[in-house]
Amino acid sequence: MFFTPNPHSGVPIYLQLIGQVKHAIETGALKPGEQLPGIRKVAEDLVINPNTVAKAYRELEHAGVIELQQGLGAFVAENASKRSDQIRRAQPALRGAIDRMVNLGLSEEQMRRLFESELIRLREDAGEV
Amino acid sequence: MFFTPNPHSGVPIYLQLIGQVKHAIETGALKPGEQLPGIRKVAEDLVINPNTVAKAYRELEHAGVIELQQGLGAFVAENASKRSDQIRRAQPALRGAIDRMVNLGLSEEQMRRLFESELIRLREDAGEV
Amino acid sequence: MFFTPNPHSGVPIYLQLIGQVKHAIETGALKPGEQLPGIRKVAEDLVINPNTVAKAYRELEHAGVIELQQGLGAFVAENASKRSDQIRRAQPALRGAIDRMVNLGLSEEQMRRLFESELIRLREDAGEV
Amino acid sequence: MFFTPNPHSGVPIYLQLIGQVKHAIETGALKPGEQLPGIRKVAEDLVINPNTVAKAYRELEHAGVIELQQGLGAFVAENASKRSDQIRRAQPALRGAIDRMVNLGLSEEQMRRLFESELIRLREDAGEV
DNA sequence: GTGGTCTAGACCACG
DNA sequence: GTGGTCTAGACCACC
Repeated sequence: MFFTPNPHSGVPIYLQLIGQVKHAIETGALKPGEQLPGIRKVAEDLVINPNTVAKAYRELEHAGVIELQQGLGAFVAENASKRSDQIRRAQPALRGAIDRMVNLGLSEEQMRRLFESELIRLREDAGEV
Repeated sequence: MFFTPNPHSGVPIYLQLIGQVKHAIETGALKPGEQLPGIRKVAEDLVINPNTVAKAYRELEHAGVIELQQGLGAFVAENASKRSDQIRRAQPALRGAIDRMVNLGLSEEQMRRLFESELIRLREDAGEV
Repeated sequence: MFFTPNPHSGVPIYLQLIGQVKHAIETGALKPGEQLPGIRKVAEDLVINPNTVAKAYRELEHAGVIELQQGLGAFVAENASKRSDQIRRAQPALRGAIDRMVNLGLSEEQMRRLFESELIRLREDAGEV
Repeated sequence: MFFTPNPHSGVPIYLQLIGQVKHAIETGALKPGEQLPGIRKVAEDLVINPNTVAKAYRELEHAGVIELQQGLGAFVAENASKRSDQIRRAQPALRGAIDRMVNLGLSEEQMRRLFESELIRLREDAGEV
């Protein structure tokens, strides 16, 4: 399956879907021109309301990331490719850190909190320079 | 300052405050019995509404993390949490990964998306076992 | 109408609403799975602020008594409560006592004070055993 | 001891104290001219703030129920005697009903909810006449 | 339509 | 001073 939103993260589902599509494109998992799964199919698979999926697709179209073609489906925009090899190069480091956290027994929530606190530190460091 | 919610992250502010208090306790930055800053003070510092802070505090209380005492203030519960040295031990690894991502030029959004996608992979790996 | 809070009793309105929902469930007037009236409807009927109703519903949810579902409404939790036939069996006796007090000309306040003083005696009797 | 406020009933403590003094006078347990326990003593016994007791006494004085005499203490007002034999006559009936509820295993909370719901029914019956 | 979040601001209860 | 309750009203998320 393609999408895996987390209903307990506090982030609205449609925003999670948007993030996941963007991420898939950034990493090359989705290529320009490629077709996205249909709204109804996604909604059924995830047991959520089709409107929620539709809203995510609409915003993605509005952001120029995908193109919605009446009756045909949704496709990754040709010029959407902010695909970044940097991200794929960064992945191993992050995966290593996550493995470390998992081995230390941290819960997903704790990992997320630690991650966010480090991002905050980043912002503060940047601000102080 | 103590709290640093991000109003644009899509996560409700009060949930961010909750996460930050929990994280502060988990890392030992806040110790059992210690007093939290008053509702009005936090609200002023962050330029948000006192009700929003109050909501976070109230949910923390009902989660057993803090204790609210009329006329006295908010205090970290004595049995609040298994403050986790694991988290502090995990911190360097995560910080290293974030440094790597920053050096590769990733935006905060991209880092967050990558992080979430790795958490999803975790869940899937766990589910498949 | 469903709810009848008394704004002059000194007890916060939202606590009165909570008590009335619990009581309705305990007596079987509200059954598991049944939908509660919407927040706005209750607020309009009682001429109180929707936030006050929302607060009552939210606390009922976190007490496991009802379930709030985004976009759908509020429902009595399936495992909400041991609906208690005992309560219905107790009702006639209490009603008789209240009739007696009314006939003797007691005010509602006096009845409430007498009732509370008897509960105190109960607690003391229990404590002394 | 004289006062037994219940901190979990939702009713402010000072209101409970007021109610208990009034009730004691109504039933003759406190007679006109009789001295009430001192503010500090009550506060110590109940482990509450003296201000809370002082507030209760102040409101009772304002209501003409007691008289505060500087340096001497608080005394039941001579003309306070709304003492009502009706209340004492009503007591057995109520006590019987409460015994019945206790025997049926009702909790104090459930009894209070049932009592309040019957009072509501009273109000409604009166209104409809 | 539902509930959820947030704001602005008044007033109360309690220490 | 602290937290607690309530109001009025805007806007968002989801079905």
